[in-house]
Amino acid sequence: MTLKEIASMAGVSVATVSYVLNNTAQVSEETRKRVEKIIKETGYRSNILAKSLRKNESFLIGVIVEDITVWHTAYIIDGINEIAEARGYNTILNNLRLLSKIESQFEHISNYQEDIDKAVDVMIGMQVDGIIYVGMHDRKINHVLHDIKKPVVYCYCYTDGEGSSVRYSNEKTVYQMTQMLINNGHKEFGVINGLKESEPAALRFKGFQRALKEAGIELKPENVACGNWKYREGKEAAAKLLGKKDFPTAIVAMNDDMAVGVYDAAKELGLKIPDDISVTGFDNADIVHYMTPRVTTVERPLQEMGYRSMELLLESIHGTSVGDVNITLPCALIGGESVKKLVTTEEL
Amino acid sequence: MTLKEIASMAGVSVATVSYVLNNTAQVSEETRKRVEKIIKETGYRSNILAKSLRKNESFLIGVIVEDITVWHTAYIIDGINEIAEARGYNTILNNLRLLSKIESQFEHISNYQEDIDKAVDVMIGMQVDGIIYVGMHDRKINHVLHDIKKPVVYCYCYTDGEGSSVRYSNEKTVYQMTQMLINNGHKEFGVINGLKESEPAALRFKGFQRALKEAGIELKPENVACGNWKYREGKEAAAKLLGKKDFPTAIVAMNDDMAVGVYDAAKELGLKIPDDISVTGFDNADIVHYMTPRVTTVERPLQEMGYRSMELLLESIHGTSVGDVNITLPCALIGGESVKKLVTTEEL
DNA sequence: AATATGAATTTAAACGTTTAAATTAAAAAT
DNA sequence: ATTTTTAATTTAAACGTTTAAATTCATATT
Repeated sequence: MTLKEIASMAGVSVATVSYVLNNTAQVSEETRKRVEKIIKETGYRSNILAKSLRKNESFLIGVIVEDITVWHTAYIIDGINEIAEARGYNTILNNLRLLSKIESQFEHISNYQEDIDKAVDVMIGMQVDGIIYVGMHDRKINHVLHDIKKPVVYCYCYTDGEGSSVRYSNEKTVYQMTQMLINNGHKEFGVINGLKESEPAALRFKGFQRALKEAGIELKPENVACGNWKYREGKEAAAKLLGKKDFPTAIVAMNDDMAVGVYDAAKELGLKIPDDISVTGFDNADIVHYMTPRVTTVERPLQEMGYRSMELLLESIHGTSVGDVNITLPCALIGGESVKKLVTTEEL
Repeated sequence: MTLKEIASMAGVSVATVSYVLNNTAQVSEETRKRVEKIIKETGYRSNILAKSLRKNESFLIGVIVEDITVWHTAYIIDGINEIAEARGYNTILNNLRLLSKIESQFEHISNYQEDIDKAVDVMIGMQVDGIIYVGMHDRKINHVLHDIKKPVVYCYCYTDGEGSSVRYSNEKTVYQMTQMLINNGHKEFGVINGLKESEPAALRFKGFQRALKEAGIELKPENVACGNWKYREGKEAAAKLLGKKDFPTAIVAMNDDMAVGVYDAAKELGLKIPDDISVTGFDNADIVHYMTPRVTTVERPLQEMGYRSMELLLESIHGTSVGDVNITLPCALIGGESVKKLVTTEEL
């Protein structure tokens, strides 16, 4: 069913039908009714491809994700899609499958950039109006999408290159979390950081240090550990920290997975949370539901990051934005029962 | 950069360039070289929209998912995308966001069908060559996608309507799991089933019963419980089952979430797994990594389901399939340490 | 009565491809 | 030398829209 057929059925020209469809010119009440009736009856659906070709606007957004099976990715996509749908855009998704590639090739992702280029190629071929790149942020990535003349927004990941970006705050969030612990009277801290090379690990640690410094609290070097974000290393690190005679009163784990490790290490040492040791996490991962007592953690604004990325991109597409914008969204502290109130130093 | 421009740069007609590009007619070695050089130099990319319009084939596949934030969905999408990419197809994704709607509207998903229709509308408008519908299978859904004249494959979910489908085996898998328990000498069973109204719960229970029946084992009605797939109800049910004097030797939980509930209930009663009570789960969810001892569970062939769905759809699109096909894939039993060997009845 | 106005509609070109059919040029067969 | 065959290339229509410009026709203005 095409415009032409509708037109001939209604006894008008294709132009008139198009005008009715898009409400883009004056059409007499009578013909409008007639055409609309036929459109409804036939269940006619406009060919978006033809429309896009003619209008040189595809209403298509390309979304490249580094790995869709990393759980937070789905929430970001969710956010992106919600805005896209509301604004009449469609998304085409390309999953780089980075994680399975890293696993199978032993950290040797040779064709990584090649894959991105290929994805971009296809998307440009599809005439996308813009691209959102959802990366994992354990590495610094520079200029992953180069010389495409379309608007680009980087979401979640870090980039030094041109293009707007949407991230969440690592430094400030851990700063606040640490402040909260300090306000609860904690003075002796242990920390289990994420991967050394990782940017967010560095930032989170920075926030942690800033809070301590401001409060004049000293951090013993032997109370600083580094994990690989995973349960096992978190547990091992915690076992060391808690195995000493005068272990800290609070352990800041830089993600929930390692926080579970702290829980288990504490349990094995016969320590009760939060009475003997306070613990905080980061991510508000699924595992939190199973932890008793519920861990105090951080929720990242994942869906919101999707919203903002898409909105930013649309602004860029419609030319209403002024250059590249870099947004850093705040996280929410999720209170649990894993932190003991030692003294109240809060005023008011 | 268009065909026309390339053509004029190479001093040939657009047709020739098209022939070079698609290798679809004889072109002299000389002109081919010349054209190819210019294509490479200019970085020309064919406009897929125009191509699709002309060829009446979009190389686009519509993927409708009921909720992308349900973790297994990502793995299915992953599988779908992998095949799509390999075969030169693109996917456009529509996320119905069913879960958040159910949560916010109190089980009253009024515009559910409407949303599907809208998604289908857009996809047909985009001239997709076919549609894959990835549903959750807690309900029976009939004819969700009606009178579209395109190939459709239902993935994961149940449907009575036309269209091919790809699922995994619930009945047989639990049957095998139960057999394994029986082979390990278990005779007294408890079971924590999923939601009563749910199709997979019914099927899993059926498999469970079949194994017992074949082995001549009787199931006490008081040892049958129903949860809502969630931790809390699993734990409550387990507490009841294990609180009795002569509780079973094995509890079959119909998913991992509830199995964790069993673990915690057992722990609170001072029962050791697997010494005092054997437990099995289903899903091989993330939580399994944190369970000690590791639970014996089931891995669904999620990615494989994505592969098969896409392959089936492509066969349908290319007319090489014969009518609707319904595929049920087997699951893998993931051995853990949560099952005690009471007696060995296995022969050989 | 002639002209101007304006609303409703149509015409036709354009978007970037593909491809059947036509044309041209060269080589082969008579 | 003419005709036939074959290879290489071009022409032009088609896909389904949008939209500027042109046309038609009724009504209002002079």
